Amino acid sequence: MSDVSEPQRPTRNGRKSGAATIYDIARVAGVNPSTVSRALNKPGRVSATTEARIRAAAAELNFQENPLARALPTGRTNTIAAVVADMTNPVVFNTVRGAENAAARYGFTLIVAESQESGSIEAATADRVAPFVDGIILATTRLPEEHILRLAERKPLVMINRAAGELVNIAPDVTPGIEELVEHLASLGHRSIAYLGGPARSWINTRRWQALFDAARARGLAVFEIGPNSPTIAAGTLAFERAQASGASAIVAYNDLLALGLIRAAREQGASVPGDFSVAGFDDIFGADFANPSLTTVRADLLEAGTRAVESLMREIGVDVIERPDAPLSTALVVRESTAVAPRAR
Amino acid sequence: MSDVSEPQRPTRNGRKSGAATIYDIARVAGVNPSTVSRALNKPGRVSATTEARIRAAAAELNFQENPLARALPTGRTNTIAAVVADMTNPVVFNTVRGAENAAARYGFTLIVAESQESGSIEAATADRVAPFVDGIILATTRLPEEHILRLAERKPLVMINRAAGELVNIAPDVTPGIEELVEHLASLGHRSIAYLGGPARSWINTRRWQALFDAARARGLAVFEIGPNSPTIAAGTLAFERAQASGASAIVAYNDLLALGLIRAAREQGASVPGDFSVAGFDDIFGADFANPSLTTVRADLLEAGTRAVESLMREIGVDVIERPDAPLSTALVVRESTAVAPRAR
DNA sequence: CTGAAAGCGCTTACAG
DNA sequence: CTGAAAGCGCTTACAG
Repeated sequence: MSDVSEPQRPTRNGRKSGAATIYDIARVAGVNPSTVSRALNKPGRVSATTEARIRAAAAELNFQENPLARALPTGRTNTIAAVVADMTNPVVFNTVRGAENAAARYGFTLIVAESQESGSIEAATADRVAPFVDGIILATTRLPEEHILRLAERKPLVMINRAAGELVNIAPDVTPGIEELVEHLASLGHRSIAYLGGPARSWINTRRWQALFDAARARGLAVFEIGPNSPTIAAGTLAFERAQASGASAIVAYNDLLALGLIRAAREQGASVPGDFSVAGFDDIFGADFANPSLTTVRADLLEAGTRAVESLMREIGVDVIERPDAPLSTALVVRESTAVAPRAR
Repeated sequence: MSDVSEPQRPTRNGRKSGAATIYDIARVAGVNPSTVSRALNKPGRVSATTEARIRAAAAELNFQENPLARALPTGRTNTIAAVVADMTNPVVFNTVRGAENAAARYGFTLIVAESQESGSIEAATADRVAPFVDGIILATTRLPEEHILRLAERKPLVMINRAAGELVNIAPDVTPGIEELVEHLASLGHRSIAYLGGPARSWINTRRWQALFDAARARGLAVFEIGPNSPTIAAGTLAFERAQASGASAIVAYNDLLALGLIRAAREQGASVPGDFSVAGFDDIFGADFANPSLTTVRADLLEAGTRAVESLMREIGVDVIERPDAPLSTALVVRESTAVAPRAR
């Protein structure tokens, strides 16, 4: 009778608990705690009958294993983090989506840590989540290279759209999409392209500008950069005058947000897109298709990028990765209303 | 000489480490590990001079405290989780933003765990992150009530836009925004409103329909529901025929996505919005302002909702909350192009 | 103010 | 196949 009404043992974790531990299971099943641990995690290392007894006890006690406690001796939490600067950025969340699904396939949980604001907060956030996870994905990060390298010393780390040292960088090849875009513009009669640049220190901005430059030169089109600009609608609005003053008949923006801002300002100023000039962006964000006019843009398979980031991390962590055909990660043009035949004269 | 070149000690956490522990600091500083712990975390409990010595040693060794190890005895990780069904949902990410900032203010890190797909995956995700955090925010969750209550037994939990049992539910009051909307439509001559309903089991859908119903009745307008529908653009497209067939001159959709889908289908079918009928949504999502036509919508202060969710959690966790004036969490109408004078006859 | 000890809930060599 | 012990890196009563 004395053992029956186990006193509500006060507890420290969280507020409520009395959560069962493997010791409770061991007592109920009449075995050693180490046997419980093995029964629950090492299939086949324990006799079928005791395993059954242990599982029964675990179920009865509604046992929930404590991954924090397990992480201490093993050094593994089966969790990975995506550290991002801006969750609302469609590039980011499609990537995260892909990463999430891939992580689940390997029995890992993906957690997302955002940190808008400044790079210093992003750094702090990364540092704070690092201890909890087995690996880190940095998606379009603004972190200084030095900090990234330091982080990578602590945990396996892969980046998306950003190069640093020898670290893995999953980056869709921008060239095919940009070639298509320039070809498209040239065929519409455009002879001069202005590139509305993104953030100065952005790795991907440099890649885009470089590829655009090369593609335009190869076709004998004039090309120049207007920038740097923040990657936002507001910045696009602000850049309108400079874009118009440039005399280019086609404006390629660093991303869709800038392009949308530009279009908004054009409409407010009474200019017509694509009547007066054509506009294109990058990323094919949510809204690009129902904008007015809808936006021509270069898009990448970000789900796949996220998936690959996880696979790369799994390899570093030491998890067996299901090998897949290694098609190049590419980009492609999506033609919509914002690009059209160049006006006769300007 | 023998102590100098500490061998690269192989380690288990993550892949690389040799990370210093408080024992290393203790050795270097010539004190007991418990003193190190106190020096680093309990200001004033250790003499200034030993504290200085300890901090110097910590710095020298580049000590990074291990929050996992700390969590075991304390039961606290200073981390909270936002479990969401869809990160791309603007309602969700604005809420998360608010929560994030608030959490930072209290020295907590917010992690986001998404789980698109089915409710069962969402449940699994919630269960997986629960052990790592001190509290959970469920934003517009699809989880069955039973599961939510079970989760709440394990950790402090607050919800946003969803009621379950006695749990805290942070939900902006939809009434003011809806009253404004109905007033607006009535003043434009609309006599009949169709509500394009959201998901059948959505708590917030019920709230919106109820408030719309009441507001319309109070003004003598006809009102009826068409639904249920998924809260997506695609579903809005599919609902167009039913909406048109209903003969209503104003369609209020459960959310902006549905409204945008409806508008898209209307355009494809050659119908005019707002010429043939007016359309309004809820949430004021990204894109609502540059859609074609731009969308009239009812919006709430979601940043504030996120902030309050965190404050509520902090109270439950036992953290002192900075009290603020407790203004009601409200909603308001944003008038744009998609609503206009009702057509004469239909 | 500081030390020595016990404990948080697990895992994993080491024996047998 | 299973048990007993040690250890993961911290914290916190308990003494002194």
